[in-house]
Parts: sequence; C-alpha cells; structure tokens
Amino acid sequence: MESSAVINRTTRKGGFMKHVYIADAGSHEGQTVTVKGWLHNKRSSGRLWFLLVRDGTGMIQSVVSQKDVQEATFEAARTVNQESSVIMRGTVIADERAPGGYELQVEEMSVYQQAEEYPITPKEHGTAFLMDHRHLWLRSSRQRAILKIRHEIIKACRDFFDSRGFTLVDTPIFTPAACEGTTTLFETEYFGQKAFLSQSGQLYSEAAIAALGKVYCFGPTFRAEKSKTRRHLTEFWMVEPEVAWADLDDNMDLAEAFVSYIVEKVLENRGEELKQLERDTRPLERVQPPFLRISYDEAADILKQEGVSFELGNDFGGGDETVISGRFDRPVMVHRYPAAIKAFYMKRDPHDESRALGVDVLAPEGYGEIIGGGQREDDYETLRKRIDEHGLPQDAFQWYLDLRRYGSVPHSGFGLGIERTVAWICKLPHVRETIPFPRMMHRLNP
RNA sequence: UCCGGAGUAGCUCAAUGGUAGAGCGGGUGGCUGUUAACCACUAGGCUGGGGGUUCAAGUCCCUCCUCCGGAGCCA
Repeated sequence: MESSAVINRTTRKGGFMKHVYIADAGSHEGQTVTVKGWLHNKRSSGRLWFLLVRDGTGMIQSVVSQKDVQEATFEAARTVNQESSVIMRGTVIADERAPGGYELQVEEMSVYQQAEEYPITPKEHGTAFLMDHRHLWLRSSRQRAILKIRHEIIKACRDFFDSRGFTLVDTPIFTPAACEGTTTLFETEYFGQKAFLSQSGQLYSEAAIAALGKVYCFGPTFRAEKSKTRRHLTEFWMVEPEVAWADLDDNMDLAEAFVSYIVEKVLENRGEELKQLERDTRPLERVQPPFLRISYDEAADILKQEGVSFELGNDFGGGDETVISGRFDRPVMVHRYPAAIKAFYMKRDPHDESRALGVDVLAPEGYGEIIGGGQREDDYETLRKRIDEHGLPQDAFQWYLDLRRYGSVPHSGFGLGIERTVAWICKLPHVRETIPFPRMMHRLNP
C-alpha cells in the first residue's frame, strides 16, 4: 500500500490533484503534489507557518508563507489545530532544515475537519490517561512504531510456517471445556449451556495434524486470571504450530529457527522503527541458532549458584526466569519440567517418569517465557489415566482421546505469545503497549 | 486475593494545619526558517466521594472508590 504513489489523478471536491503518500514524497522532488493527512504539530514565525503533517506512511513539514498563498490558505494555516484532517497542495523540495530532509512548499491547503481541542499534547502524560485515550494515543510516533513492528512479527510468523509447508487451521474461540484445566477461563452463556473462551487452540490443532501433517493456529486467547504484572493481558494473541511425527528435539529445533527468523525479519525490515524506539539492536543480532538447551534441573542449579531461594519441584517465577535467562546472550530453552506442574497432555520422559517432555523458551534481557510447548502424550490408556488424575471430565475429552485410537503418532508443538515477543523485541517495559487495545484486569475501555 | 504507592486546572506536577500555584495545552497579540520554537498578556479549581478532629483541613484521622507498581497465578 505504501508504495502506490498516485491514487487520484482527478480533481474532486475537497481534494487536489495527484495524491502522494508522504513516504514517497522524496521521489517527487520538484513536483507539485497533494498530501492528505493529519496535523501533527505546528510552529510559526510571523508570516510563516510550519505545519507537520502525518499520513500514516510518514511525516512531512509543510511551509505556508503569507506572500506565496491566498488569504484563505494563510488563515487556514493560522487557525488549524492539532489533529485536524488536512489536504495540502504544494511543491516537494529538499531542505536540510526540514525533519526528514524534504518539505512541502504549500500553494493551497484546506481543512477537511477542524479538530476539537486535542487531549494529548506534545508534553508528558501518565499511563492511565493515555490508556483512557488509547484510540487517540495510537497516533503518536512511538505507538505507530510499535504497531509496525507487531505487524512485522505477525507477518514473519505466518511467512515462516507457510514457507515450511504448514497449513493454517483456525481453531474455535468458544469451547465446551477447559483445554488444560490449569487456568481460569472466561465463562459465557451459549444458548442455555456454559461455554468458555479459548485459552489455546492446541487440542484442535492436534486433531488437524492427522489431516494436514504440519499445522498452525493463530488467534486470540483468553485467560481470566487476576494477574497484574507487566507480562499479562486477559486477551492476547498466540501462534501455535503442531507437527506430526515430531519429538521434543524436533520441537526445539523448530522453536529456535522460528524465533531467530522473527528477529531477523524485524531487523531487516523495521530498522527505522527500532531506531525510533531507541532499541539497542546488538542483543537482537545475536539471536541465532543454536540456542542453549538446559534441563529444568540445570536451570534450578543456576538459581542455586546465584543464591536465589528456590524449592525444587516448583515452577519458575518471573524473577527466576530473569536470573536464568540472564546467564545467556540469546534465548535459552529449558526442558523436562516436573510433570506435576505441567498440563495433563504432556508426554513423560521415558528415562524419568517424574519429568515431562515440555520446553519453555526464555527471552533474554529479562523478558522471560515467550514460548511454552512440548511433546504430547500419544498413548490412549496413559492419556485416559492423566485426564482422571487431573480431575478432568472424561466426556469432554472423548474426541481428544479418539485421536489416540485412530492412528496415533508421536507429535509436538508449542505456543508463542505475540505480545511478550513484541515487548521483548521493542524492549518495552510492559505488554500493554504491544497491542492496539489491551485488555487487562482493570482495562476494558476503550 | 495479598503488600506497597498515588488521586490538586484539560495534562504533568507544586503548595510548615492559616488567601491554591507553575509548566504545557486553550484564547488574544507579536515575530519570514521554526525543530516538543520563542516573547507578552489572558481565561481556567466542589483539591476522588463520604464522615471526623480543629478557631481553621489540599495537608491530620477513619472509611469507600479509582488507578499505578510488585507478589501470587500464568503465556
């Protein structure tokens, strides 16, 4: 979209000729073009106005000089206010004094809509205020950069799997029962019966592999936990591959290739945005295979060496993950957690029944778990036993058990949390800025 | 749910228990190269709600509400 320069060759009411996107303005140097956008900021020097105009592709300084324009245009420049929608016709000229190197020497401008007093000013604001105005906050340069990188990450996820023969399988949002039985779910009324919002598409993806071999699902997931930390949202996006005939090692190979690919694509295509966020890219450049693979017990040893009090058998907390990942210059994969703290569907390690063939990928720089996954239990009787042990309803999982009755195969997969990945790659202090409209315990609006 | 912190102008914040202020934003005026421009003037307040102590409460006490940070839970 951004590269299609000319979309309107005819003069229409309220518009001027030759609409050009700001990102392409440089290639129209010396030409008269029309720019349509929003007034980001303005400054003046008497009979000269500098209007910073933004159109989603970029920003350009437009200069309105009283001696060069008609009275109506100069008056428009004088009275137009922040975030008004504007149409500017002028000549593109190179000028090193202009931010971006090019500016628009305005010949005529019109205000499509004069904005009311804009609540977000070019000065500092608190997070609560900005979140209340999230629908407007998105217009800021910083939020725009984050959303561009989020998009790049999502595109990289899809490209990665698509180019490796995976098929996208959309899994349901309404589910009849808990997928894992471990987390608190949002409950909703479904024509007289209870339904729950999905916390993972994994179980359905497991069904799909017998049809398609390699699949992934990509969608929103919901957790009703009353978590109030920088790493939690109640609604977040997850991409989950599932592969038939893959064991835990294959799964880890896939995960490290996947994460490396995502980082590579962001570095390749979103350098401008990373720079805008003042992200030091050196730690990202080190994100290449192989990632170190350590067992849960080795990870626990690290905590012991670092003097962190930790009870063997427990799961790692956010602080523990930071200490463990702090040892490495790239993501680290921790495998073979105690089976007792993992979901019912995880396959046990044949060499040690107390350990599950699960793996978490911990991002560096204190960002913690971005991937969780593992090899699934594929034996019918064992899985039945696990469902009982976890106190889950046998009926609801009958279809899932069927998968172990009709051509069961070893298989593995994982889920990557998009928001945590965006937060890490952008080095943001909180996941709430990684999604356009975050949903948190205390945030349902806008 | 637990622990801690904060609610004062549209926003970000000041204000010994004694007349509630600044910067930004808004308005008016000035400036032909501004870079979150600058300069002058100006409007703007139920100090989160309720109760109490006091001659006097933004300030002290109780309570409720809201938000922020952390923990737990989790991805």
